[in-house]
This record gives sequence, C-alpha cells and structure tokens, in this order.
Amino acid sequence: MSNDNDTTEKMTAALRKAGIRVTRQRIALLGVLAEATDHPDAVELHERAKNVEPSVSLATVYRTLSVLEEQGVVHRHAFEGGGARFETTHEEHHDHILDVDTGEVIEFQSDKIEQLQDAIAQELGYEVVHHRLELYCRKKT
Amino acid sequence: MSNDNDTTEKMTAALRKAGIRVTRQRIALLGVLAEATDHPDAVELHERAKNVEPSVSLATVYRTLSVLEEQGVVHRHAFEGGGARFETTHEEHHDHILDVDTGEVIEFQSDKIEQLQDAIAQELGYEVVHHRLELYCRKKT
DNA sequence: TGGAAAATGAATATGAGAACCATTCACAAC
DNA sequence: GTTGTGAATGGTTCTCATATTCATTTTCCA
Repeated sequence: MSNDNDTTEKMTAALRKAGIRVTRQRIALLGVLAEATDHPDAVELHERAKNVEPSVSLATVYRTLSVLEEQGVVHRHAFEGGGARFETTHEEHHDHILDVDTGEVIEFQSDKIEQLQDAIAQELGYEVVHHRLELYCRKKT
Repeated sequence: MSNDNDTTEKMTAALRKAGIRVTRQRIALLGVLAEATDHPDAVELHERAKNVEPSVSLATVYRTLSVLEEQGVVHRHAFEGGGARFETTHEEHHDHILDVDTGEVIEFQSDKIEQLQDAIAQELGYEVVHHRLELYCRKKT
C-alpha cells in the first residue's frame, strides 16, 4: 500500500499551500487517517496516533481534525449514537450504510439518488449545498 | 384546528395503553408538540410548555421526549449544528430540506428515492431498518 | 380514598468538544 | 546554520446538551 504515502503527501502539500504548519503531531494524524479503512472517531484516532507519535494530545487531535475539515482534507460524519467519525477526502463522494447490529460502515454511491435530490430541491426553489444520506440496515437472513 | 386535539388524544391514548401515566406536564408537552408546525428543540419546547403549564421543568421535557420517542409518538432529528429537534409522528414519513441560511426546515417525500435506497441495500445483502436523508440547501437566486 | 409505583423539580453528573494559556516549535529571512 | 515570531502544542478548564440522582409529589387502580 504505497498509496498511503501518496495520500499523506497530498494532504501535507494541501496544508503547506494553505500556509498551515506541518507538525510532528499532524504528520502522525495524517498517516493514521491515510491508512484507516474504517471511520474512526477522535478518541480512536488519538489512540492510533499515539502509537506513531506519543506526544499527540487529544486536544490537538480535535483541533487538527477541525483544521483538516476546513481544508477539505477530511470529512466529518455524525452518525447516530456516539461522537463524530472521520475519513479522508481522497475518495469519490459516497454515502453510507450503517449495520445496526455490528456498527460496520459500508460505502455506496448512487448517481440516480443524487439526481433525484437535485431535482427535488430544484422544484422547491433550492439548490443542494451538501447532503447526508445514511441507511441504517440489518443483514438479510 | 381541532386536529390538534385529535392528535393530542391519540397520543395520550397511546401512552395510557402502554401503562405510562398521563401527567399535567406530559399533557402540556403533548399539546405543544401537536400544534407545532416547525421542528423545535427541547429548550424551545420547554418555553412553549411553560406557557401552558408553568410547573414543567426542562428535566421533565428531556425525560418525556425520550419516553415519547420510545413509544413512537415523536421523532427525534439530529440535524447539523445544535441539539436534537422533534416532531410528532402523526404525519406520513418524509425527509427534510434544511435551509442553510435561515435554518428553516421543509419536508419532502420521494417514493423513488425510497425505492432506490431499498434496492441498494438489497443488492448488498441488507434491508433498511430506517434512514436519514437531509438536503442542506440554499434558496436559488 | 389509600397506597404503591411512577413521575416530578432541583441539583448534580456526564461526555464530546471548544477555548484558554503559558510554553514550544516550524519555518522564512538572514 | 541561527534567529525571531507567529502558529501549534499539552494540559486544564469551560461549555453545552442531555442524563441521572434523590427526596417529594402525583397518578391511578384497588
């Protein structure tokens, strides 16, 4: 997975370009984010980042996640129950299925639904800035 | 609007049937919920309920809202920014458009989207228990 | 109408996240 | 490389929404 390095470098480049300093703590957090395939919350990210760079504090994780979100580097999700969860922005846009039994998160994407959303908003005189679509599901037996 | 009374009575009936006591405070809150056309939060509901029954405390509003949610009498929504907001369950299922400038909430309903959601879940071996679809929109100029 | 169980108000606790502040660090200019 | 300075940091404290505790009151069926 040399892709993680690419991702991390793209992210640090984005920060530098915005005049945002790239610190040890931020590098650690970016690395952890790049290699995460799940959708961890701040506390979980803190745990993982500490393994790379023990000096990372939870306060910095929260602060940095906000910065990264502002910079469009990560997405913040507020799924039902529990705190915010994060993922990097380097993938295509997608929505989420949440397994209500296991908590697992599955990504999906539907152009049709997106188009319908736009059409509905349009009809009411609105345009969609962003949206949130979460399917809380149970595995079929 | 004698419909509000109907709604309130349906709700109190549901509570009694579940062996849940119908107190002065709960009647006040149910009345307020029945006549709300917006999507108020707990503090706002408390304000409104106090006008009907000054003895209602905020703690009771929170507690009762949880009870009402468990009983399927109200829906709890966690829109972006700020606390939970509530509405009675007596209407048809619908999703929400949020005006990002004014905070206004508009309801809409799309069978097509619902069907697509089911189809997507189906394809991945899931069935939808419930879902959340929110369009954060801006009025077109 | 009495009494047990449930609901209440007031106060306190909780948990995620933001803010504060004195210290440290990144990095551009020399 | 050294240095100056503003941004970033860790630790702590604060906030805000909501939950919980507990002694007292109230509902409602017997």
